[in-house]
Amino acid sequence: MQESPTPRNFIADIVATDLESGRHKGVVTRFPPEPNGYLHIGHAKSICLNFGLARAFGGACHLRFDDTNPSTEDLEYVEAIQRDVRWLGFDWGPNLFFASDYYEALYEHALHLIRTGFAYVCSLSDAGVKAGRGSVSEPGVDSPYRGRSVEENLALFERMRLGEFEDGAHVLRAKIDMAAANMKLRDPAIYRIKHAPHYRRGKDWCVYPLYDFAHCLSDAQEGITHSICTLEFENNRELYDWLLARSVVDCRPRQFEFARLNLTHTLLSKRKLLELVQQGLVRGWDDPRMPTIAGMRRRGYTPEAITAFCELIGVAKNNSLVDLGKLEFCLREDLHERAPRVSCVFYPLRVTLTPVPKATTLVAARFPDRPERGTRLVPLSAELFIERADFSEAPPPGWHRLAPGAEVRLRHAGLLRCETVEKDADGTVIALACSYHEDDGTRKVKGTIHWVSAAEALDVEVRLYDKLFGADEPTALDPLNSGSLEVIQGCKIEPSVNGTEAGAHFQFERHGYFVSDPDGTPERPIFNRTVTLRDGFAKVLAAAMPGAAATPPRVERPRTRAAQGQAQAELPRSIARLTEPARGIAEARRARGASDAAALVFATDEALGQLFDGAVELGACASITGNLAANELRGLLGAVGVQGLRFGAAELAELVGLIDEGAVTNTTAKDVLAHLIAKGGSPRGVVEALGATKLAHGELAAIVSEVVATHAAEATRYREGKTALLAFFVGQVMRRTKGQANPAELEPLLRARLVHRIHPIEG
RNA sequence: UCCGGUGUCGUUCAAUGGCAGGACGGAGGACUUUGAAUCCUCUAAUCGUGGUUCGAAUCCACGCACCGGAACCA
Repeated sequence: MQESPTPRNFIADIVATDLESGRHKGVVTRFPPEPNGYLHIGHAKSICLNFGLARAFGGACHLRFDDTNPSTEDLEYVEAIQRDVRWLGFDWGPNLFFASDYYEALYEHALHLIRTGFAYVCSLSDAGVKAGRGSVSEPGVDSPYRGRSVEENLALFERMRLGEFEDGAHVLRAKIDMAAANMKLRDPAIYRIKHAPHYRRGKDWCVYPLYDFAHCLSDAQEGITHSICTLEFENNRELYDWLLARSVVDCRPRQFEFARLNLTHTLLSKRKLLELVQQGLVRGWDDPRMPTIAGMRRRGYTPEAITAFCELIGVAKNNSLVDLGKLEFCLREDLHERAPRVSCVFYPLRVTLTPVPKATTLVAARFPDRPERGTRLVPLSAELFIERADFSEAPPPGWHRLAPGAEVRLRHAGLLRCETVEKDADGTVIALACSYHEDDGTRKVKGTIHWVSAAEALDVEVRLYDKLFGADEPTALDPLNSGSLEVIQGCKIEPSVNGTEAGAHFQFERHGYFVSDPDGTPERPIFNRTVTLRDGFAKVLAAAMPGAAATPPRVERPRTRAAQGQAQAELPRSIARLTEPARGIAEARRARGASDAAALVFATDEALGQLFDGAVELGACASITGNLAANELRGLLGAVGVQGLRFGAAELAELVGLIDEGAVTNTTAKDVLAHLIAKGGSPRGVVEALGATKLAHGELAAIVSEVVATHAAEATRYREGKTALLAFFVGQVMRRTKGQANPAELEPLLRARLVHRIHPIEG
């Protein structure tokens, strides 16, 4: 197994930054499944991310069961999930946790929230709560129970726990804001009454915490540093932070979201997969057609293939739909190294050889391109089976296989020519009589076919699997692919596989990768097709014969990034569109000398506008000030906001003055701005401290020469015509001079220096 | 409609103001006792419009498209 490299994705970057800055001493992540179903390939992505991060940064990843809903959870799932995570190659060590072990502590946290006035018992019905929540565009209304006293809430919550009420009679709600734009903050329920036995806690409890409440506190309890979840929880983050801020906890985990996996032709929803199982549409959670880890394992996937896939697809916040072909690529890549080759004929056609081959046993490599990895014995005789599909009486153009009078190579054996074709009364080919020659290496034969010796061949069952859904993006409503399972009895396989235990991988040459299924026995194995080999001939065939589309035409999904954006507003028009007072303000600042774009910004950001006004009144050039404030300053501001600024109009005016008189470059000005925001001070002072006045011409020329000399290869490519590299050189010089080079001087200088070399001194 | 998020080759992920790059796919070729594998070559993208800047995928503005959010599920 290869060493896992440090993952490169935006979350790994955050972790690395947090470690460097000392924000955290170590990383602790967690994989938090709810034990209400089996893990699938989408979970594998999350497992690889969480455990991979811990592994890469020398931290820990906890396995925590988020079991807060007794009515859907089960021990069977707990066991299956542990089995699957372990099989994928990850180890949680001693860090196995259950939210259900935290019920007591969680209850205390709830009491604390009530005592501090941040939670109340609401006695509205389910429907009543819903009605009061409002809608995405309308605020909700306060529950009539929102004003209950702490004492009353405490007493009621205690009685809830004691089991004095029916399910749904009361619910504990966080007291936040019924008008919040984020609906997750409209007094969410955090505890509900549920008279249901829990698979681990039995009848200990009849109130259970809800996800948002239990999750953040469980994270804090375990000292999680980075709580990584999928995009649909983005709106929950505010609630996550709200709850932790009001609870007594030792640490403050932060939540980060990434895009969950979507795979073409694959259903990745635990709920819908459960339906397939319950309706008997598949054989179970581990049906080899299922995208569950258990199903994939039985199908013949390897942990290495799955983790390589997760590495390949990366981690981002982009909603994406990954082509199933990528998974298959990783699978084939791994199996190519792992699966010894054997010969298996699915639909046998009898062939008799004359003369009878002299050799009765051949020695064939298990891995033909890696002979050192061993051999197997293959019997040879005058009676063989070959694949029916490898013979054609009327071969299409480009056919390399057997046909009347044609010659092919028998894999590992000699050459074969079809002499006569034997048919039954219906005209079906039932046998072939062929002449046999040892291979003297003089003849070039295009095709090679696989075969087995008839007498020694084993009869086996082979199960061919295909996609469960034909649709690119299936929903549960889509019909199952009727050809997703094909069972072939009476396949003929070489005897070397006798004694194979379940779970052994093979490549059936020219067919694909197969794995022995637990339904079989060592004496009578059953094989599942894991994945076919890439089939170049199928493409040739499809191209040659238009009607026979081997691959169905790809359905284009509606392009998300489709560029039909028009109706763009020109700036003056945007100003015109503003409300009357705002337009007046914008116009006034435009009149004062701000550009259209800047004026528009100042119309919506009054604080920034006033900063602009102040600087201009102090005599700063209006256009420079406007652009600097609206474009550069605004970008640097971030969460600080104009109010939080450590400098005012005077400093801005001073900086603009420096630009205006040519003392500093624009790049430097931006650096100064960043400096002022972070530390305050005066522009002149910062410029001095940075030593950032514009470079003298002589100095610049020297640096240009140096840069060109140290990048000789790029200079050559530039002279050869890659003129885009001029930007590269400008960049190098700018970097070297920390942005103090005068751009107006730099470019001609650089151009001259670069060309100069091509015509070395003429005289 | 409100809030949050996302837009880069056909797909997926990079580029953290300085040469738009990798992988998968596709096309072509070499090699081949698996029409496999391997090797080589090619293909092809910054959602739109303005602005700032010597320089913009990246910063600013205005738009557009798509995804998520109104469970006593997670």
